Amino acid sequence: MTSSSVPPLTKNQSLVYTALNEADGPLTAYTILDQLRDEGLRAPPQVYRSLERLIDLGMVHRLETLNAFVACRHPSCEDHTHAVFMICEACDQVAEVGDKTLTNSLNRVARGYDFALSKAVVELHGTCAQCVAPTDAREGKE
Amino acid sequence: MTSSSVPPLTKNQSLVYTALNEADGPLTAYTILDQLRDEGLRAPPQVYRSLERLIDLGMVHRLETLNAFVACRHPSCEDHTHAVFMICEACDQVAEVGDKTLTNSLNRVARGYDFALSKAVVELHGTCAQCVAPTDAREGKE
DNA sequence: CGTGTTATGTTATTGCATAACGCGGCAATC
DNA sequence: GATTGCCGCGTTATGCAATAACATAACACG
Repeated sequence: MTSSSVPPLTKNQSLVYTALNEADGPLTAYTILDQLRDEGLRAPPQVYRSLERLIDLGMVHRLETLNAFVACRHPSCEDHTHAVFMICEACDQVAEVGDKTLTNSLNRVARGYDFALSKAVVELHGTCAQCVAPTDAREGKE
Repeated sequence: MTSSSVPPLTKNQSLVYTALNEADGPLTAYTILDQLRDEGLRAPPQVYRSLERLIDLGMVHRLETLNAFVACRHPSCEDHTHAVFMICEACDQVAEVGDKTLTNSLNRVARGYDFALSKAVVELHGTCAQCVAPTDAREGKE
């Protein structure tokens, strides 16, 4: 697990990425700032600049519906502009998934309207499996 | 089924809805506020409260990636929690579409992870047909 | 060195959204 | 008719999100 595939990150970028990578959920820019104040970060631009770079590198995703950020954990995140997220509103966990059929559907819809798709934001809100069935056999499906 | 026409809206709600409906694209809450200052609106909560109600009624959608709002123009907008938007970054026009296959894909993905989907945010960014292939360049574009 | 470039630090501001308080109309009840 | 409770409304103030603008440091390279 060396940083073989990781491009050279600056100190701030490393700090921000580590914070996101070690978090168990999405973090807002200001939360990151607070966490890294001891490390020397003191103002929003330092965080936002690092985030911008990390997003460019495909190492971090921005969650539009949360105004928050997560480290990319997609097994084979080949297309960072078409990531799909499932966001549990009970535990705040975020899962990133890639689905070929879904991507195809998106592309097909866009093409049907002669729309040149450059980026797809897909964020699914709901309740994750663990939070739906926490050792409880209740059939609360809706 | 499709409710005949507009449910009883309060004055502020009507003002906000009219502003959105007559706009040729999405508006931010503060833009709406500015436009309606002459009509008596003076503070953000008045706009946000109206927007909240209009969204509940399914008459308005919030565009998460723009922090903006549009009147619902979906021909048969039966499911306001699964609307799909195509957002042209050249002309700022927004098209709302409903696609059965896409919706099915979303539901299938969610189910595959035992994820109880409550709301899907799908916002496609790119360039619309008119902006990709400008048939006539007489419009004072940009 | 001097210069260009890149990363950084800092202050201030803009933009987006909501908390919190209080008022006034209005229907239901007494 | 007065009392009460709800609801929409108006207002102030605040908090969070993001960026503009400017100044500095660190470094590569001729």
